[in-house]
Amino acid sequence: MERKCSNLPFLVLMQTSKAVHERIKEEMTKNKLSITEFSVLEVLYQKGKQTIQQIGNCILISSGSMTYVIDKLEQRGLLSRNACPDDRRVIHVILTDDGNELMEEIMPKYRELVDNMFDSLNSDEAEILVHLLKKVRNKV
Amino acid sequence: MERKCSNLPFLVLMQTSKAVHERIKEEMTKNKLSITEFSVLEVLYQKGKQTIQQIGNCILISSGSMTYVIDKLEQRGLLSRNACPDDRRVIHVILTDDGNELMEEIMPKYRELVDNMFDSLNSDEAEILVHLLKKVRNKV
DNA sequence: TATGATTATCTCAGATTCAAGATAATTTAA
DNA sequence: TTAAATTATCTTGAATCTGAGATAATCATA
Repeated sequence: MERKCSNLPFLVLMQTSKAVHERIKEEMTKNKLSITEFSVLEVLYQKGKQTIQQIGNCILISSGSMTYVIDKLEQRGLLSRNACPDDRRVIHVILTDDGNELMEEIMPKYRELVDNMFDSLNSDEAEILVHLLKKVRNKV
Repeated sequence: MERKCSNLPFLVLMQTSKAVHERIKEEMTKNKLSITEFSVLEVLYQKGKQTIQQIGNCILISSGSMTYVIDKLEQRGLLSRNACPDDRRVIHVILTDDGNELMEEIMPKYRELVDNMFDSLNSDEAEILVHLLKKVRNKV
């Protein structure tokens, strides 16, 4: 009765993504940021002004958590809330100069870290991996 | 200046694993279990009696969290703590009959769910996926 | 226009996590 | 034998997350 693992691709997928996640978490700890905080800053850095909800949709966390994390980052002066003149329910969020400066410093290191983790794959392999993962993702 | 995504394999890996994780979480909610709780029960179901630390090593959570989750499951009568006669620092944990019964019910559905999520891959593709993911995992 | 539905954000309580430290038992080695 | 190191578990406190519900604004439509 073989039962070491019922589904190897599943196991390895979860192990790998967890390892990658941990590695990034560790790196971000150096910048005194949680992954959630970094994700918010990254969205703002790459897309510019966003509403709270837009950010939440990008990084898939609840509205309660969004308020919390935006509060934290605002307290640290890395971003600012700005009322939207067209729709008073909406709050726009943008990076402050400090926030932008921090991201200018962090992003190259972050990109390098990510690239390093995947550079054991040549471009064909990377393409195949993406293809296979998308097949799985689309089925889930 | 293309910056939609600096590293596609990374992005798709994280999206896919997150989707899989969410799907399982959703399924386990039906059984009133968190993924952590399920993971503990799964280890016990598959391996039988384990120490708290052995379980923690399997599912990679801290000792503080282990105490918490074992407490919860013990309160619900799904597992029991048993002092180890040889080493009084150690506590063995085993499923109760109720816990075992629950797992007998859950596991087939769980295995089916996981298999379904991956059945868009044929066996060659599954093998390639595992190979490529392992390459990444080993580099991280 | 009035009203009911929807939307965006916030608040709050409860759950879960981790890290650090406490406790207690065991092992090691002088 | 005994002191020091190690190991296993638990306790505590801080941080973070979610979900439910509150608030307030806007939209849709009769």
